[in-house]
Amino acid sequence: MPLFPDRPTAPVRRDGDGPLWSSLVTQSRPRIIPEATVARLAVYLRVLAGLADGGRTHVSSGELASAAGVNPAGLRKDLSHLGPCGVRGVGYSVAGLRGRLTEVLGGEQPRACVLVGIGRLGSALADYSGFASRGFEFVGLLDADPRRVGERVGGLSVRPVDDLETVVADSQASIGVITTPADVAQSVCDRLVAAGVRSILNFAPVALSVPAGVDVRKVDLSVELQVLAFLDQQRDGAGQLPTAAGGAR
Amino acid sequence: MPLFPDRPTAPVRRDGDGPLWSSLVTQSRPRIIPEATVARLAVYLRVLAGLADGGRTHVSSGELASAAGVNPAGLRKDLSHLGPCGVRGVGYSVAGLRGRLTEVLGGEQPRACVLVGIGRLGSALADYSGFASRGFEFVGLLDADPRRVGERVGGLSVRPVDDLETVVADSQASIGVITTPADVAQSVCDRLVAAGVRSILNFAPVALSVPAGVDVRKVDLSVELQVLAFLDQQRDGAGQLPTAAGGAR
DNA sequence: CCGACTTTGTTCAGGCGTTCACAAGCGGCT
DNA sequence: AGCCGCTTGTGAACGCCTGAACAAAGTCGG
Repeated sequence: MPLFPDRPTAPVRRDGDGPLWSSLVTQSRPRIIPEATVARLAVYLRVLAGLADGGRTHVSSGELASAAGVNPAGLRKDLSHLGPCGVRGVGYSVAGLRGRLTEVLGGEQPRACVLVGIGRLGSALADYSGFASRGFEFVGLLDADPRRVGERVGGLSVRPVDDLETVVADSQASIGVITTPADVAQSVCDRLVAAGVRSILNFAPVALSVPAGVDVRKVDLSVELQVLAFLDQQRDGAGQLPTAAGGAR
Repeated sequence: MPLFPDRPTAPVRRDGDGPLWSSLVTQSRPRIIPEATVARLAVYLRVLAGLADGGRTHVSSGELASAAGVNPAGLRKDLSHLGPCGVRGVGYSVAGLRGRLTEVLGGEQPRACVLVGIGRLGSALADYSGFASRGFEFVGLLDADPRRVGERVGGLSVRPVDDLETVVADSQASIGVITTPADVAQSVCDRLVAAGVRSILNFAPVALSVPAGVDVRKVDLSVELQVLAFLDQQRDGAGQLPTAAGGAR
């Protein structure tokens, strides 16, 4: 039972038992990948996609790190969790590393997602092309408001929230996205979990309670703005020297 | 120059020089508040607002922590950065703590925000009531698409992106929100910074480069989904015992 | 007025993540 | 074929953040 679930820090257990990499290059099984590293791997994957589109065949850790906004040494350490995937003196093969990351992150096969709460934010997510291109497919859009039911959003038509269990069962959806008002988020979450969903992305401003074995990630837009406001106030109240503060590259 | 800007970990310098709390209760100046703590303080503030609406006058750390989804000890530690604001044996005054948090987080006076990129996500943010109620006011909605200019979203009409400098200067906006496509995000960011914006919330899937003294927070929706996909795959590939994995409450 | 219970605030220890610095390995050039 | 330079991968140290236990303090009851 993590005590600060908002900012997950616990490392992640993976299967595999070998103290060393599997002798076969494919199907090697690292044992633990920190969750912070996983998030960055997803960023590297996107950068690599852009590089591949540009016709690049090789990248150095420095260049990749610069594009991703991280430290080169940190990038190499992140990649070391996947086993050796670069060539010393040369760099990383764009195609090779891209494939390896896709494999590790589970992007080989498309994952079915259901989205509950088709307000403006929900509509925006349903329509976001960045998901489909990364192997995520929305198979159900649900809303409690009868006026929204039947609307077509991003190629799907909105269904009543009562169909939740049916949709999840039929599509074998493994990821649920909650963009409902806060007061109904927990009940929606409970129904998703009961229906078999084990990964939930929550945009509602509440802390969801889920049983063990279910993962929740929370995106809280108000919190992001408020952190910025705090930093703002801090700057205003502190010394007026802009050179003293450290900033991102 | 933080090397892993995505998950900020560096503590935050505040002004003030006294080794102890200021003798006056008001205007006390803690010296350092970790950024992770600031993010949680915003969550506590929201929970307190709900409690106040419910008519509650006092809360214990345990109850507040439960509602926020964190450990009671951690919550008390977070609050200790603000100086003593509870009563031993009783708990925290809802109104008092709420006021203190509002003060520390800079919510006393409304902050002007400009939003660039009025697509579906931008429209959703412009219309989100959760911002206005927390002291954030959008004073400018900008888009490069002439067809969107003039649209009314959330009480404002969309203006051409060429007005960016004018809008920022007139409104003295301190926060900029970028919801543009990735390829123009950096140029929009540069213009915002040049116009005087020092805090940026970036939804575009790129690492923005900003000079020192400017803070950037990034929200990457694809990354969130991909982390969930990884956890999913991990569960599927690993042992089938759901009791073995630890889950959030 | 005194005692005991409740709850805060603080201190200590542990774990994780980040960072730096060095050795190992590979390609290209002479 | 041998040497040089470049890049990866790894090992160790540092620091922050998290988690739990203890003491201080205030209130309620007798």
